[in-house]
Amino acid sequence: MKRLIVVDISSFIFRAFFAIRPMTSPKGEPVNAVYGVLTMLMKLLQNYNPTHVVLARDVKGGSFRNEKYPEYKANRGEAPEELIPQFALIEELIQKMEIPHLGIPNYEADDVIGAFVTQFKGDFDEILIASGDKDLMQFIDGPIKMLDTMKDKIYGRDEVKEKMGVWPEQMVDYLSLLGDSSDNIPGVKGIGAKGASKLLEEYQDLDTVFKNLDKLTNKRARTALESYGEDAHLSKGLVEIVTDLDLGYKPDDLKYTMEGHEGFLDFLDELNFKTIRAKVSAGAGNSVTNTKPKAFIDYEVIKEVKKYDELFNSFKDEDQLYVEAFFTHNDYHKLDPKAFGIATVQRNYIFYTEDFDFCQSMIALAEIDDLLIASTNTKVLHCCFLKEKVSPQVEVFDITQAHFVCDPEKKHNLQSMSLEFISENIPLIKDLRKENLEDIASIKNFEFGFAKRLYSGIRIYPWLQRKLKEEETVLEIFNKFDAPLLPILSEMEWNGVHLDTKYYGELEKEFTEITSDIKAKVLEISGEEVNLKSPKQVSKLLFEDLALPIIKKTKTGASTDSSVLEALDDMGESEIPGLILKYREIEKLNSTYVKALPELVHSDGKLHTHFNQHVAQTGRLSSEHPNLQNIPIRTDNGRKLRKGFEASKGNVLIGADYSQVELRLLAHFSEDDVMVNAFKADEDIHAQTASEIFGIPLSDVPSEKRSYAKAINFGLMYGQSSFGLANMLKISQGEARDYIKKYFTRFHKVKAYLDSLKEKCEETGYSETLYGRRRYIKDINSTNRQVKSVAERMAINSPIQGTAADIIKKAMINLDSEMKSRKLESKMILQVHDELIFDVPKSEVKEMEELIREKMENVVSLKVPLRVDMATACNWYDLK
DNA sequence: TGTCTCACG
DNA sequence: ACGTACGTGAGACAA
Repeated sequence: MKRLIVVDISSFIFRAFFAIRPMTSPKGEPVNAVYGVLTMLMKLLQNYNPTHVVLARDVKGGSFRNEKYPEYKANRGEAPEELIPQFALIEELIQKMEIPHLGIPNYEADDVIGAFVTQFKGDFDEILIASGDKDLMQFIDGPIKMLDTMKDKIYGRDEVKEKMGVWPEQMVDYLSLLGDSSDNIPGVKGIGAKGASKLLEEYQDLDTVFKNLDKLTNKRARTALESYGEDAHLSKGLVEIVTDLDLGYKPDDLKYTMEGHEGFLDFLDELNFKTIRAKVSAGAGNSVTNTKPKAFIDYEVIKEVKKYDELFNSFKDEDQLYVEAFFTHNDYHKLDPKAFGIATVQRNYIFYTEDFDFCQSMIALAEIDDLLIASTNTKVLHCCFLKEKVSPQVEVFDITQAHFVCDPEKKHNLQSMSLEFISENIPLIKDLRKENLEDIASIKNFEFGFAKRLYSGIRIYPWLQRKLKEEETVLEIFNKFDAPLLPILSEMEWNGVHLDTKYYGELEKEFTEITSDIKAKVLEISGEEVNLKSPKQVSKLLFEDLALPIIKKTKTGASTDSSVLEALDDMGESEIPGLILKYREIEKLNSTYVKALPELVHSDGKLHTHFNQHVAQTGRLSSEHPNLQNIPIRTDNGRKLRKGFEASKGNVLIGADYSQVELRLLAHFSEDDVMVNAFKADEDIHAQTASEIFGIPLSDVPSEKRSYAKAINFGLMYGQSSFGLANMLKISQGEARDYIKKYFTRFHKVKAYLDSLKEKCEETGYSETLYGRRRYIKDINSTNRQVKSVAERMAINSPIQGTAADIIKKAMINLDSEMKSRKLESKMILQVHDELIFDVPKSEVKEMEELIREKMENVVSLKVPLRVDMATACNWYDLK
């Protein structure tokens, strides 16, 4: 990320002089403006982390504008007496800080700024103009934005239009009409801000306004323009900014960091700026580029109780902190980090848990009033609160989640965010885990790396808060969906789910016996020792030794996946493909689930998964360590694994799943009458589809035709081709093409809707859900046909899958809040995309069943009803 | 580490 | 002529 800030230093000087109370240096000179300019610059460097900086200034002796119009800025008096000696000091300050700066005789700071931003536009990801001058708004476009340092507000095109009523490119004409009393620019007498923006709204620019004078309905404006038209043109000449100046700088000449300016600290001492000096030596200011890592980041390891108490007391004066726990494993539910860190903007603190308790410390922070705690994983904080059974009303901010909602496609670890926002390269947690904390030298490496993370964390947080606010819908997704769901997910993870490990032990025996039998049989038939888990060896056995036909290829060779094995098995040439299929099925169940899951059971007899909300590009949850969203159900052998997932003692499980949400959403979005009515009438949608496509009465649809229709219904939501459908249904491509054609004739609005999704994405570059969750699809306008089709399928699928994800998230939030306010003992324990599972005391079953249905079905009102199927049982297997 | 395979919605 | 259904996580192999 290359970010240039162009500072209108002249305006900084005047603003600083009037804003800061008088103060004098040890020598007795007035220095309030110097102090003010310095703090403003430091704040700018710190808060906006530019990689490049340049100061633009006016040069004594006026500008070409005075020759054009002698009254220009004539209403400005002399600079105040107290300010005059400070110009030289500020000049010296800039020299000592070694900030690139430029003033050009006969031109003003505005011209220099205009020249920099227009000439360097293509060289930076972002250019911020730090100035209060409205005139400079004319340059706002794309990467160029304006920064009002007083209000900490950044203006892009939309903000300009909102504030001024005109677009940036109309700014010059606008000011020419309006005039500017502070610069003594006349403008057109009789036309004010409202009038000027109204005229430009209608006629775009000044020339067109004058060409259409006779059409103006507003008499007063017309007379004003007729009598003072000349003034408008004169004003335009003054307002227009010269951009073709010879700057004598190349973009990278403007690289800047606060570090390593020899005379700077001495200069601060001369003026007796003690607090600033302390900040500067603690490493305040902007950071360096990632090519040159920061030499030293200050941190402190807290060991003494007294220090700890003092520090936590001092945190009461902070507005925000960044916290991070350092675990050597994935199971943060155990809440046993080796160390944790807390950062303020000034300093980074590291604590070892052999000295201080992690959860107690977090709770101490959470009890501070008006404090915001930022972290890359706030679920850890929520777990602390759950462990200690406290529910503090602290505000927590999940940096990772915020970054995700802004652009799901990016990487969301602290390292990437740090590079993106403050150009600081920092280690990943994974890297820190490599350091051996028993070894003194490695400990220093760990601490230094950890401190870097803390340093970045506290600085990244304000960037994300700003970025979130750039798009209203993005902010809303964060505030209404993802952020409130995080504590709920923590609680689900914390609650966990019981696993019967004894039963899994028995299954393992049973399965292992089956696989070794198959292995023996293959050996007997083929006469060779083959590792059936190795695709390469299986491939050799099948296609070389047995000389069976190659049906499908992978990047590296012949495919041996299940569809291939099934085809080979159907040929009846050899028993082996069938045996491998069976082997694969059982081996998969055994290794991925039966053997693995009991290893992950905690001492409470439960599995505690981790639900992620920042992984799936569509906004769905994902589950890992272990993944409890892919527990087998499709085969009888697999389904048996669900018997091990049990309700707590004396409780039952309630499972509730949305029936056909995605198809219902398709009906809602497309407003296709046939489909909408089918759902309204609560008909079997696949049978209804079959009846429509094949032209047979609903009651006569054979099961084969129904399953065809089902495949089409699903396939089209992913943008499946006739080839894919043919493959799926084992029919000819021609037949498949025919079905799809019939489908779209019958459901023509569906076709129109799917096309509109593509078009919208092509225009905007993103697809979005019902609630405005965005997914940027960068390849949507690719010229490579293949790449483009992949992007198009994403553009079709994401709004549907994503809206379904948003809906169940909202339902979970609503359910949780109602369960809490009713003080129910029941617990939500799992979410599997369209299904929720609860652990419920028998006494609450009836109430919960009603509540779940009510909250899930009424979470949103669509053109079709949402329906929930529900079941109650003692284990997950029986929940059917 | 990348690839293949396969479990789920 | 080309490839061909979206979104995940995990285990095993091979280099």
